[in-house]
Order: sequence, then structure tokens, then C-alpha cells
Amino acid sequence: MRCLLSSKCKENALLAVLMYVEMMCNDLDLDKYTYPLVLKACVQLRELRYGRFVHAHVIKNGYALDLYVVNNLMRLYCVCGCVGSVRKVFDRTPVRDLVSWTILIQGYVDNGYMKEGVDLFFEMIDDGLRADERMMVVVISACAKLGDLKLGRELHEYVWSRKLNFDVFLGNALVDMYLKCGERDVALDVFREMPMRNVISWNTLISGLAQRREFKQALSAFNEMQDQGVKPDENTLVAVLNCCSNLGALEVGKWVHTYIDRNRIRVAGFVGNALVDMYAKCGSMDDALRVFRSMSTKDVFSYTSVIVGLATHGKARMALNFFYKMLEIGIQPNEVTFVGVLTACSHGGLVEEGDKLFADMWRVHKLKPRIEHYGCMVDLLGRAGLINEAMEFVENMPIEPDASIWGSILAACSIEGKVELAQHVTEKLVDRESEKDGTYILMSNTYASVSKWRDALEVRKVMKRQKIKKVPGCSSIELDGVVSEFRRRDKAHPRSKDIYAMVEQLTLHLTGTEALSDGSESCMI
DNA sequence: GTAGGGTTAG
Repeated sequence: MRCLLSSKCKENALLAVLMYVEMMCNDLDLDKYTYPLVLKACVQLRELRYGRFVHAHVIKNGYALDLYVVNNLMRLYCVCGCVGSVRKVFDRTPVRDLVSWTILIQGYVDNGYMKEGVDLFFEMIDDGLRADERMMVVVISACAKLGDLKLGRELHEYVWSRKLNFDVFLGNALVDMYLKCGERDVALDVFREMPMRNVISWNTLISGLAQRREFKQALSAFNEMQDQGVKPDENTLVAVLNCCSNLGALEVGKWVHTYIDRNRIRVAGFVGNALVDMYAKCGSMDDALRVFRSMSTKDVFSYTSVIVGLATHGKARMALNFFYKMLEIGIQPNEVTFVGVLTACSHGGLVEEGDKLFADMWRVHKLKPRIEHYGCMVDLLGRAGLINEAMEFVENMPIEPDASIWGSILAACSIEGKVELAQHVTEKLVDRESEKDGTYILMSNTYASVSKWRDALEVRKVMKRQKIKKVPGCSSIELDGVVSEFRRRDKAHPRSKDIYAMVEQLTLHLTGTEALSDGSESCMI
């Protein structure tokens, strides 16, 4: 049985469980060495039914006080999501060791009860027990999920004061914790000081940076990882592709694709979906479709990526065809799929079809429309010039319209030049969130669209008086795998002079009007 | 008994 379990493969674990059944049939009793093995097999299979049976057997045969047996029993309930049972077994055991506490706490943490897990940790410390490295890894990762920096520092301090061994697990947990608690620089310090790093350390760093939306930094971490000769795994590639999607870094994305092909990594699941999404977001819809078609298994994510991609590329009909195809082969759409579908209708001017699909969301697919979906509908009506219908829709919404809904209305007003309605909406918006710059910009643009320049200027003055600044938009381009970000009036790039000279030439070429020398276009505000 | 995953959103 021990040999079977050492392979960590499910088939062998199943064989181990069958051996147990065979022993039972032959009236062979298990001892304190065999029970833990059977329980470990159940853990590997997440087999709760047999596990409970073994549990009853353990009690009957008087092994309920054997620590090794009990800990494995707790572990089984832990992976099966039965926190209550973990606790019960723990409470019934008079003698507990550090392992029992660790399994108990992890049981809480893994099943989403982070706070309770941390509380138990302090209860244990109060009991006079000293935590070891493994225990600290569990608690620190719980703290990362909580995003509680104060607690994180306290735990790090504990690691210091007890002079615990700073191994790769502890290092990874700390890096993750600091990244999730908003302390990027501390995380980087810990990362640099780690005596040992593995692929998980790098993945923690890269995906942690990506989650902070620091995609450029994430890509440089990836470059550094390669310089140091660490081989990326599938998780690394998915995280890197995600960065590419957000940056529009097509060249890096293509490089990853080549790497995937060269290393014979299967283009399916997360990797395939991330590739499709990357190509779609980087503007290479043909490549996105090619990857999509090559995938052996497709799920709701694959279809959603393609639908959203086509919708944003203005291929409304094609996006909808993919949607209907998806239904045909029996893949259930989710909320995000509908964001894509409704966006397609909105961009394609398909009011009637959009209306019907919106109704189908709940009627057919039992998906409750969220604020995003209502936003899409307002956008759909607004873009089609049906402002009154859009207003009516907003007034009859079962949920409170948010700023983005009113933003859609304002955007429509600005296109159609509906000044009175825009004024009415702006007043509502200003009441709610006065610091938002977009409201004022749209109002000003509405005035400008009907040539009311003086009013437009007045809005701008109000902004100045209330010290509201327009948050500058940011664009980025990628050249030779290096991503450069640009803001308006930005002169940070080493070749900014050349860049602006080129912008001027291009503008002259395209429109016959001169670009302003500071690089901003001559726009309304 | 220990760490990271992670794709979809105008």
C-alpha cells in the first residue's frame, strides 16, 4: 500500500482503497500503520464516503487516540471541505501536536475561513506551543488572502524572533503576502534576499505584479527569470500572456506562443484560452481564431474570449454566430459571455437582437443581469440614437444605476447634442461623486458638440475651481519586446523629441492640420 | 502537515 501511494497517482490510490476493501472482506484487521495509509489514499482521491467508513472503523478498533491516525483523518476532512468534522476530530483528541494544529488551521484556511484560521493560530501560541516553518507558511498565506498588512508584519516578526529557517516555502509565502498587502517594495526585498528560489517563487512574483496591474514590471520579472535560466511552467506562461493582453504586447505574446509550440505544451485549457485572449486583445483576431480552432477542447472561457474579441473588433454578426454555435454544442454561457454578446449588438447596431438576448439571459439561461449588462443595454440604445428609450430603460431598472450607466447616457447625449438632458444627468452625477473627471468632460463635450463653446469653457472653469483634474489617459506600444507607455504631454521617453516630431509628421500627413508641439491633439478640452 | 497559479467585463 505504501508503494502504491508513493507514486501520487490516482489509479494507484484507488488500488490502495480496493486493497483495504479486500482486507475487510477477508476479516483482516488493520493496525495503526495501515489506517493512515488508507486515509492517505482517500485524501488523494478526495473520497469522503470510504473515509467516513474508515473513521467509524478506527473508532471501533480503538485507534481514535493515535495521533498519526487522527491527523490523517483530519487531513481527509480538510481536503473534502468538511471543516466541522475537522474541528470535531480535533476537539475529541486529548493529545495534539503541532501537526494537528497545522492541519486544523489549514482546514479553515483552505475552505475560506481565513480569519478563523488566524485566530486559532494565536490560540495555539497562547497555549504555549511554538510554531514551526510549515505552520507559519499556512498562516502567512492566510494573511495574504486577507490582505491584512498589520497581521503580516506581526507574523514576519515572529519568523525573525524565532529564527525560523528562511526556506523557499516561507520565502514564497512572504513574497505573496507582501504583494497582496500592497507592499511591493518589501516583497521585492524579500524576494532578492531569498537564499533559494524555484519556479513558484517567480510565478508568485509575476502574477502578484500582474494582479497589481503592474504588467510591465511583471514582464521584466519574466525576463529576469529567463536570464537566470529558470524554466517557466504553464502557470508562468498564462500569467505572462495575461500581461501581454493588458499591454497589447503582441511580440512578447507571439514569443510565448512559439515557446509553447517548441516545448510541445498542449494548447488547451488555461494556456489555450490565455493565447486566444492575448491575440484578440492585441488586435490579431485572425490569430485568435486560428488558435481557437486548433484547440481540442473548448470551454465557456474559450468561447467568451472569442466573442468579446470579435465584438470589440466590430464583427458583431460573427460574434453572435459563435454564441449560437456555443449554445448548439451545449456549452452554457455565463455573465461575461453576455457582456460580449450585448457589446456585439451595441457595436453592430442590432437593437432588436440585443433586446431579445438580454431577455433570454434570465428567461432561458437563468443568469441574473448585472449592472454591466444594464450598462450594455443603455449603450446599445444610446448608440442607436434612441436616447428617450435609453432613459426609460434606466428609469425602469430594478437596480440603482451607477456612474457608468449615466456615463453611457451622457456619451449618447454628447453624440446627439442633447444639452438639456445632459445637464439634468450631470447634476445627478455631480451630487453623487463630485471628484469624477469624466462627468465634466462629457458635459463639456456635449456643449461643444452643439457649438456652445462658452458653456463648454464654463464647465472647464468649474473643474479648475473645484480642483478636479482630468486623469490622463495612457497608451502603450511595444517595440522589440520593450513596452513603452505614453501619457499626454509626456516627455519621459529617452527619444521623446523624435517621437513628437514623428507624431507631427503623421498628423500633418493624415489630416493636413498641425499637431500641437506638446503632443496633445487639438481636441475639445 | 508547507508556497504561486488563473484565462472572460463598454
